[in-house]
Order: sequence, then structure tokens, then C-alpha cells
Amino acid sequence: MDGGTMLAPVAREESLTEKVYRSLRGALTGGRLVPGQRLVHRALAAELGVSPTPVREALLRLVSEAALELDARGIAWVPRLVPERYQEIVELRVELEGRATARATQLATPADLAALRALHAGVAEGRRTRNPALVLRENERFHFALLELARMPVLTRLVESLWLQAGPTINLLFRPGAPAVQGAHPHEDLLAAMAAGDAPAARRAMERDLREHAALITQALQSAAPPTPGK
Amino acid sequence: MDGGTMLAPVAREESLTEKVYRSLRGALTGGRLVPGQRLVHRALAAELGVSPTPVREALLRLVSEAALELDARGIAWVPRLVPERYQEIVELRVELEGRATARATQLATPADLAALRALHAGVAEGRRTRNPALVLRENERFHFALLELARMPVLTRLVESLWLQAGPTINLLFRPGAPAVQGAHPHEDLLAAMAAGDAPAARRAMERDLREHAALITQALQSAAPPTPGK
DNA sequence: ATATCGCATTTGCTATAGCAAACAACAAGA
DNA sequence: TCTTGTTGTTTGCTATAGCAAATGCGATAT
Repeated sequence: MDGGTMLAPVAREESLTEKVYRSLRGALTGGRLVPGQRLVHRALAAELGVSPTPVREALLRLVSEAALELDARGIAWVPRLVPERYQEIVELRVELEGRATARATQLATPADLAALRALHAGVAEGRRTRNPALVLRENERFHFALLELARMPVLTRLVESLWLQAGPTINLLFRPGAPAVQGAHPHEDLLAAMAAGDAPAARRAMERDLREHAALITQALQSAAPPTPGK
Repeated sequence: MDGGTMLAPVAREESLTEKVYRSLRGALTGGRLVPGQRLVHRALAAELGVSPTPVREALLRLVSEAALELDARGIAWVPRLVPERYQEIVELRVELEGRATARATQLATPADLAALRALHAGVAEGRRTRNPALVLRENERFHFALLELARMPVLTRLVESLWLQAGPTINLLFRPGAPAVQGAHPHEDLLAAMAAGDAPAARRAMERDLREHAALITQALQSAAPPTPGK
């Protein structure tokens, strides 16, 4: 019997370490972990119903990506982002995502653009219904879908790392109070520029999107506890 | 007894995981690990005289930094860099290190510049004595010392990640055969521009340094086995 | 000589155990 | 009341053990 092309997709389910890693990652970008919070691996393991080993591995992995830090005793915690560092992350995202946007504009097909538009609809919906959590989640999907189009895997990975570093702080500070920015959402200018094949304009729109968003966060960061040691 | 300010620096020796991590990292950037090589954690543990646990953790850490990959079975190995991906890494380094160079030019003190010059002397020495390993090591020290001056920790971390990804391939292909580039070494132009406080010129020199070096590697990459599966 | 089957080995993954350092809480003394 | 000392607990770190899947090798059959 041949059986050449009808084999099941192999499955190969992911390891527990991987599952825990993804779970923590989602918790970081989703705001379920806040800056300053400590993650005790044994407690986490008990909570998740697994042994300490995979939890510890997942935590160390996040530490090596700078998404978490280890205190003097070796306990993992979510770092607090000082404004300076947040600004640096923003500048780097502007550069990297701007570059990717220009490239994506050159490579995107009409189908790609339609997909992006669908994702932006999610952002718009969250905005209309005053649902910050939804906005942030859909916004992330939009940005990474765009990065995917640029076919720059190394760059994408760097941006993922930056996203993870800023995630908890952004989630903490991004509150419904934000006054809806006037005029078109930068994503809309971005999509229009991409449709027109205008890479520089698309890049500028992306930069505006990032900086406008960052301005809200920075403002909240400043007004929040400045050099607070925190508990 | 008081003992306020005379206490020893605490020491707090690093963990085995950390030691193994550093060891592997050095092996990657130092060319002792070549693309395609597999790293079996139990074998490595036996070789290093430790238990498999810290070795496994160190390997996973490197995997999460894209310095290593896991094959279908979960065995860590040094990825082969296709030319496309190498080019992407170079472009990102040009952007990131270029930016850092401009900033470092504004912040550097005369003492900083003297330290950089001393480091470059090491590179020049390695070049004179036709010692590629020395050149690569001293070159790395030079670049990271410069990054340090820019006071951009997030960017520096990204560059470290890129360095680690490209390290094994560069070490593999950087051979003494390289014809000494004519004229001044780009580092010298760079140092001169920094001394003059000319940030744009310093940035251009850095970009030239990176691209010239990359050109040699790319050439070797092309002439080497193209899509070779390798053993 | 080639192909197929079976078994021993390799190897990653997860759980568990013990150790030592750090920490916290409480008791005793000044 | 405040300090000091003691003890029990927490917690990271390392080692070890068992499992299961994959691999590799050798034997047997055609």
C-alpha cells in the first residue's frame, strides 16, 4: 500500500513547556500580568496542574527574551518600564515596523489587503464599543499580519520581542478614558496608501499610528508613579 | 560593628544554567559550533560534568533567542543561514548599529574614545598578524563597547540577538584568504568622525564597516553549498 | 543483495526529591 | 517599644528517575 499523500497532519502536539510559555506570553500581552508582579514557579505549576520543571523552563525562556526579569533571589517578575525605556522601544518599533510596512506595501496582493482590512474592522469595532481589551488584541493581530506580509522573519521576531516587553505596561495604562482621536484612524490611511502602492506614505502612516498610540501611554506613564519602588 | 561601606561585592556566583548558557554563547560566536551541528543535551551534560537539567535550560534559552533551533525530534542544532536571511540580519544591523553610532557620537567622552581606540588596536593587530579568530573577537568587543556608549539597552539586546544568529556562519566563512581591504579600516574613519563629533559621518562609517564585512561573507555564502541539506 | 522485521539504544520530556539560601514570623531580652 | 535571636517556611537550583517516541542496527527471509 502506498499511502503517499493521505497521511494525517502528523499532529505532534506541543510540549508542556511550550504550552506554559504560550500561556504566559498571552497573559503578558493580554494584560493579565501587571508590571511588578512576581511569578513563583512552584505556585504557578500548582495552579496549572503541571510539575515545576516546564514552568521553570518557560519562565527562563521569557527572561532570556527580556519579557521577564529575575530578582536577586532568582524569582521571575514582570519588569516595570521606566518612560525612558518605553520611548526607546517605541523608537525601535517605529523604525522596524516602518521598514516592514514599506516592504509589505510592495509585496501585498489585493487578497492580503482585504485580509488586513478585515482585521482593522476588529480594531474599529472595539473602538466603537469602547472595549480597550478588544482594541489591543485586534491591533496586535493587525500589526503582526502586516509584518507577515513583509516576509522579514528576523525583523518580525525582533518586533515580537519588543511587543512582549512593552505589553504589560501598555495594557496597564491603556484605559477607556482615551479620547477618540479625531479624523481617520492611522490604519485607514495606511491601508489606503498600501492599496495605492505608495510605500513611503504607508510607512509614514504606520509611524503616525505608533507614535500617537505611544503618546497616550507616555502621558499615562508620566502621571503614574514616577520612580516608585512599588510593593 | 558597623561595616557599612566595606562589604565585599556580594559575589553571588552565577548558576550552572547561566554558566552553561555563557559557554554555549561563546562557542557560537567564537566559531566552536558550526551550522548544522547538533547539540544533544545529555551528551553535553556529560561532557561538562553537570546534570542534564541546566544544559537543557541553557539550550532552550538559546532556542528562544533564535540562536539555535529544535528539529522535529526536539534536538537543538545550529541553524544554517540561507543568504536571504543573512542579508536581512545585515540590513537590520546596519540600521540598529548605525543609529547607536550616531547617538554614541553625541555622548562619548574623550576617555570613551580612547577606550574604543584601544579596542580597535586589537582588531588591527589581528589583521596584521593574519589571525581571523582574533579579528572577529576583538571586532565584537569593539562593536559592543560602542553600543554601550549609546546607552540604548533595548537596542543593544536586539543587536546581541542578531550577532548570535549570524555568529556561527560568519566564523565558518571568515577565512584568512580575505584580501586586506585597501585604504583605512572603516573603524578608523569611524573613530575620526566620532572625535570630530560628526554623528552622520560616524554613522556612515559604521554602515560601511558592516556592509564591507558582509560582502565578504555573502560571497563565501554564495560559493559554498547553495541549498545543501547537509549531513 | 535487498528488503523487512524486531530489538536495543538514544533522547527529549516530565515529574520528583533534596539541598541551601533567603525570608518571615514570632519570641525573648534590653 | 525596639532590637535581637531563633525557628519554620518558602523558593530557586541541581540531580535523578521513568516514560515514550524515534532511531539505528542487525538478523532473517526472499
